[in-house]
Amino acid sequence: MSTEYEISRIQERWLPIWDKLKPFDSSREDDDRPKKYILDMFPYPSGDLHMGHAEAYALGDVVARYWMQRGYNVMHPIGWDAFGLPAENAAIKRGLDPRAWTYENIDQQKSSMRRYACSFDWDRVLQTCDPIYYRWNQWLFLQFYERGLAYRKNSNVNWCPSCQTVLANEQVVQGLCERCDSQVTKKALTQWYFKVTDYADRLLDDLDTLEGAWPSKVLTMQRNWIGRSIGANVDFEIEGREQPVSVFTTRPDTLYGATFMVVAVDSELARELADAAPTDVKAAFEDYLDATKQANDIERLATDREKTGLFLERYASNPLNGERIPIWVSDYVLADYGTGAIMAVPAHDQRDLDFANAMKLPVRVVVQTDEDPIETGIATTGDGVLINSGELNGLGKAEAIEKAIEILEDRKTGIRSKNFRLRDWLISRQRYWGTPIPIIHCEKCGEVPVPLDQLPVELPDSSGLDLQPKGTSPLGAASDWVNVACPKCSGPARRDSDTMDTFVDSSWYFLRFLDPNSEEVAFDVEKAKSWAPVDQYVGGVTHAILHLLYARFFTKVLHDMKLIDFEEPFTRLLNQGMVLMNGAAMSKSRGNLVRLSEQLDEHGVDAIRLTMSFAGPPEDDIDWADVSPAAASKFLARAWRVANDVKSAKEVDPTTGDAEMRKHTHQFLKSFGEAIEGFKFNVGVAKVMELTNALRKAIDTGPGAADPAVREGAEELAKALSLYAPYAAEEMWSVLGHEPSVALAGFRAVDETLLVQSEMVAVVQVNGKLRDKFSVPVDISEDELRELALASEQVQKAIGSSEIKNVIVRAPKLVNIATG
RNA sequence: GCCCCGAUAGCCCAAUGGCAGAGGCAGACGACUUAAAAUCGUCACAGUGUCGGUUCGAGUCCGACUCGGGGCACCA
Repeated sequence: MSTEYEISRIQERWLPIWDKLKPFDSSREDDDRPKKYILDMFPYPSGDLHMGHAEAYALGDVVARYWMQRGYNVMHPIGWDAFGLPAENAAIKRGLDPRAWTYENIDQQKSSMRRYACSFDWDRVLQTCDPIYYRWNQWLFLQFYERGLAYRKNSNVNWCPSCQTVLANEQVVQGLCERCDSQVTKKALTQWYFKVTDYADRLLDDLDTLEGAWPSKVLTMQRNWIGRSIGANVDFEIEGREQPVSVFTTRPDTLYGATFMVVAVDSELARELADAAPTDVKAAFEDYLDATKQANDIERLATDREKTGLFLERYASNPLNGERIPIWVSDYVLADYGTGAIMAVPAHDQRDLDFANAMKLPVRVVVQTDEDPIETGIATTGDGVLINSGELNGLGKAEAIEKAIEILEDRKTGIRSKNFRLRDWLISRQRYWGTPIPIIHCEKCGEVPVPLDQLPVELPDSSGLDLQPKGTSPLGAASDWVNVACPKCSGPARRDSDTMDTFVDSSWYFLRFLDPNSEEVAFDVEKAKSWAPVDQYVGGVTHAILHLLYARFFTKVLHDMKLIDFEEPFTRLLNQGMVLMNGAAMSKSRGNLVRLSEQLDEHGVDAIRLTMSFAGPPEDDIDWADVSPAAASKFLARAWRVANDVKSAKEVDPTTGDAEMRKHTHQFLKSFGEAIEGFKFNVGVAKVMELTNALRKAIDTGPGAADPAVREGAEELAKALSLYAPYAAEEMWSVLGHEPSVALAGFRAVDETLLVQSEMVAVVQVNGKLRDKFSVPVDISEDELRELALASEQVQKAIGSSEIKNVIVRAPKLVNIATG
């Protein structure tokens, strides 16, 4: 046995042993330990693991290994989010096969994860690009289709000219493509959607059930994203048009202040209204529409942008007072929100006021407040008394809203309604490396779902296909693949050649882990009952909206399909921060990239994992310039030496050991558990260091290396350290005479009797300032403590000649004397 | 512009309303050593961003502000 702690030697020693023992196997049917499902967000296989992965997986592992030590049957699976553009782009750029590129990277990441000692259950691995996985994407798509939750429509969609594909709303950030930062433009296309908006209310309301269990930041972002507005749809009669135009408003109380109507310039309605307008107006409309289409979202969304618009020379009629108001078109009204038309109340809506001022339109105040928007130029939105509003006069804002809706509903010219900022999820992509959409288009029968027994619709080989993005799916050119007989009429038909957004893959993968290789079902309903939902989800905040919202949507649909009995997929969520270098995100171009592999070679896996955990609270960013893996390494050696110094036999009875040392150990066990369960992994490390220091002292200058309490402490130290530094912990466990694996050794139960103190230090304050302290029995009475405190010389000196006004006694800890 | 989070020692960070320090880095000193490294030990350093309030007592609660980070921002 070596007397030195050597990184490389111990790492090589344990991997094969773990392979043989499979300590993280969660598949045993007869396992009667309580179950816990701990999940790390699965990675995208673009190259090898980096520092960010190292942090995320270190923290996830602490949680997983903690519950194992607590005696739980922990399912801690891993897989790969393996479809997606980078594989395809690598293929285009370097002439590689996207499939081969993906699997190569997966192999590399897998071996890095094993070396990194992740406690994954390697028998549950999945890859979303495997037909055995994505056939269930297709199956789910067809289930959604059957329920009307998957549909095709033509609309103006986000288009990334660089990726040459459509994007979901969620993938457009500040008008730029989330992936490549190109300016996103609009394009009219027929695309597949999932009807997320059907679930908008539940997606919003159920966030309340996650309060306290998810970071509030994420909850806020989701609430913002869904953006529910309550109000009314109000019908305005239009001169020269059969049908009235309905507008959505959250302020039906201000209906009397509506001095004009605005229609989104790029809406169907605007086109129709303009067509029947005078010719010169019509020509101006075309010019304005063209200009709008050229403006990108960045310009359009700029809040300080000047309002533009055009009067159509047509008129609408206010349903409450019959007033004739002009109809304008503008680009500040969105075609795809509400009905694409608004009633403009300039006095009480800033956008409308800006427009009215720009176009010299009238402003009428109907809610009286201290400020006059006509004078200030600032629209008032607060509460006030209704004026100029007929039957609403004299009411407050809230009553007026109710009354207005009542009147509208009575007259059948309006209805209570709500609107969401959330749009349906656009899922089709004109790219190769994704799940084929299982629909066949037949000239006679239209959209025909691929029969379930013909799933999966496998992706054809990429050889011979031109993957270069050109706005249509490369699959369309795979003639052998795309041309099929219609399942209904057997006539000539074509497969849908689009592939699914990869967020479809990740929306339900946590369920697939229950049964990753099943050919019969997407996941087993009974296994879902016993394992799901995920007890603890760990991942970056970058997925705060996209992935988490979609996964929540899928969960609710699957619940309604009666496949699962819960409505939220992730019971608890932990967002780890990012790893930075010198205050900035690492990148090659910045020249501040820290290579994980180099760090691991230099310091070893244990030291890097420990550094990641100890750097600070998990949700904070780690600046690699601020941390010291060398120090972590030094500490591990110190801990190892403590274990190596233990002289007692492993059979000794710890209760015969030194009481002080035992107290240290059991206090440690208690506070360590509290730290981990509160996600304070850095505090957990500090506790481990504290225990190590106590053991060092006990061995050197206390009861000595042969004391049974020292063995007890060293054993618990090894178990606790196994969360952070699995190799060193295994080595310690072995040197203490035990068989592997320490990962499953299980913490000793806390002996509460050891934590009871007979004496403790009481402090005495005078006016909140510390003046004296002395040791007292823990069960000292308030009166006794008060007397002791008042008898103190220090205290008397501090009181001096002033009068004692109040004495607060918190036995046995504290006395505070307030003087006048 | 609105909302959220943070600010504690030279640095990273702890502290159920009750002694500002758990732990670490960097630093000083000592032991061991021919010496150094490693190791072991000892020590020093802040009154908690600013102002005000509540309280017997505030890093902790409340209000305003400064700085830093994040989210939202023509969604009617």
